[in-house]
Amino acid sequence: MLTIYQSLGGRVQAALGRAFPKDTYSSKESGYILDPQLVSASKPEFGDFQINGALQLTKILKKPPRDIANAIVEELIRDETFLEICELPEIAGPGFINITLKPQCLIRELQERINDNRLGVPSIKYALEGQSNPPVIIDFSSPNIAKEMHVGHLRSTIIGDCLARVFEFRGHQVLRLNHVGDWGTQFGMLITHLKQVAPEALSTVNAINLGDLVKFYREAKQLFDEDKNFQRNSREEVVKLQNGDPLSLKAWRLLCNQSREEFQKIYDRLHIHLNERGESFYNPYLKEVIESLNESGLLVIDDGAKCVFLEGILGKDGLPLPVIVQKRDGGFNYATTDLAAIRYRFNNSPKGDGACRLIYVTDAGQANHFAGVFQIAERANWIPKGARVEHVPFGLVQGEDGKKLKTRSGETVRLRDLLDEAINRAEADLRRRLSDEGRIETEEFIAHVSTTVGIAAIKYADLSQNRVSNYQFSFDRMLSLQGNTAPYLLYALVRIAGLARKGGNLNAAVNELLFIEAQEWELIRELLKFDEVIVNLEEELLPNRLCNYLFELSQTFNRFYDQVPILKANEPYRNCRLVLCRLTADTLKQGMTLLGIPTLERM
RNA sequence: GGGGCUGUAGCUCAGCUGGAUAGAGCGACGGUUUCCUAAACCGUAGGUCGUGGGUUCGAGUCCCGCCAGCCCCGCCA
Repeated sequence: MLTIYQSLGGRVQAALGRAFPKDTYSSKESGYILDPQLVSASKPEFGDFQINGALQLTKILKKPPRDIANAIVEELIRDETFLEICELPEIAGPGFINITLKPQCLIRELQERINDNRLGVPSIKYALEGQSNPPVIIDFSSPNIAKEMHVGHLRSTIIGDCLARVFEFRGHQVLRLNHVGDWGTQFGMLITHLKQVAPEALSTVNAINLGDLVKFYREAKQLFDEDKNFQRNSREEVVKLQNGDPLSLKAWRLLCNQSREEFQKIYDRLHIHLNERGESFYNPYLKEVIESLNESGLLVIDDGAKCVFLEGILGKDGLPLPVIVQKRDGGFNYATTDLAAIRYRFNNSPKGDGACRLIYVTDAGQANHFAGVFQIAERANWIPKGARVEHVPFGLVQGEDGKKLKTRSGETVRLRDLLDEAINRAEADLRRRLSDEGRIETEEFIAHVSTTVGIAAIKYADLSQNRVSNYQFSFDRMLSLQGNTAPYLLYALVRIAGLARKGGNLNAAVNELLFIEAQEWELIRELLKFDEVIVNLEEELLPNRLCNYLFELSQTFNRFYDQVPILKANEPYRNCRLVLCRLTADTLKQGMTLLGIPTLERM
């Protein structure tokens, strides 16, 4: 309904101007435009849209709100274009104006949707003919080499993928960057330790598995904390690596490759595509960061370390908080890498990506870090005019006890175990239902359905929550067949596929769309909201808004399906209803696709 | 000490730029199936929106104080 909303907005604004020409004129002079406040109706009984402005304008216009509302309405009903799309407006309460769209208008809109594979969602316009848009960069997932992916990577990976899909659908060029932790002191530790206990791992492909690597990593960390000699050796090892020692580099590459393969298994299961560009990629640009900061006068040497002091952010002592960009020993740290990354991503090719928008999907705990880094980038003039850089934070994954999610033995939960368990539980549910209903299905079917449902449940549970707050992980809730869950949405689609199997032609050509039931109109109105939801998502970056919409659409559809006969209806109603079913299926499928969730025909 | 996030029904959570009587789902209680998958639908009960002020025609939403929980705060990422 975006286009309707926009054209209606113009009509209403014009009506307000005609009703109060003097005030509109004088307020234009003062740079202030009278706002009629046209918004979607807050409740179905108020129609499709409402004008709230009359209440607020009392002060400027010095008239009671109902008089203002009356004046606006009088002008509106003189507008033929308005009357073509809307019923007569109604004034309600203290001065709200309720607007209901005419059925023909909704039908026309519906007709357009049916023939539009974008379902009404506008595609962004390219700046120049033949030129591609500057990319939007989404930085997400970012596991660490030599560690297994765990529950802490879940949200970033799922939310980041969803946002990337939305931007792609809107027509942006998207760069999905996996900023893996592939550099730094941990490699010194690990290589030093492996040299002693498992030297073959440093020279032979796949000599040890990732599980062992994780064990070795843990041991190395402990040695590093306890043993001075080990610490010194590790530091030397890092220096060797950073200086490009061939043996060290070879070992490092082996370790990275091995981790990469493991990560890829998880990404494949989740149907997530990423471009790996780890921290090490920015090594050649670290020095330039320091130089550039020095040139712009931001660099300060404090206690031997090179820092930038932040504005407006104070440390414990009440003094401005420093961000260390080069350590006393000459080493760089993560802030430097992040700064180099921002610089590179905004820079133009060949030494950059030429991005217009930069999005970081990481946990909320890094908010301070990013605020600092963004401030430095801003002050160093690395962010081009009109470009945006945003941190998209999310809360912790908690167990049902409200604490950080752990295994029974108190360890972090591995992602693959989490996926396995969801799938196993989905399979058990499915088998129980099959036996209850006396259905017989192939093992292939069972495997496919359980995998799809299990993964969908995990993704949907995460995405359907407002990402800012912490999120309580519960297999029972996410796999539940009722409520705002993946299985509920998938089931709505299965019902529609069922209609097609029972002889309903979802693609029947219909000359004239004809609807007579309230449930049909509810469904139509819900379907027409899709474009607005997607466009808002691009701005607000809150996937739960899309989930909410899809859930409401499913509910509205289920009510329609339950209360209105479809296959048993007479023509022309039968075909018209099938058209609604088809558009519902298309919308649900597109919505789920944007969430990164594949759908099913039967389950 | 400074900063960030959170606090809404018994539980898990929505609530977009301030708008009409604060909404879902689960759980509880009650109902619906000769009919397209009942994995559904319909109904009932359940609230001092942490708390105290302020801003205004109007506040869950904006501002200030306080309380509680979680997270971050110079050489880890």
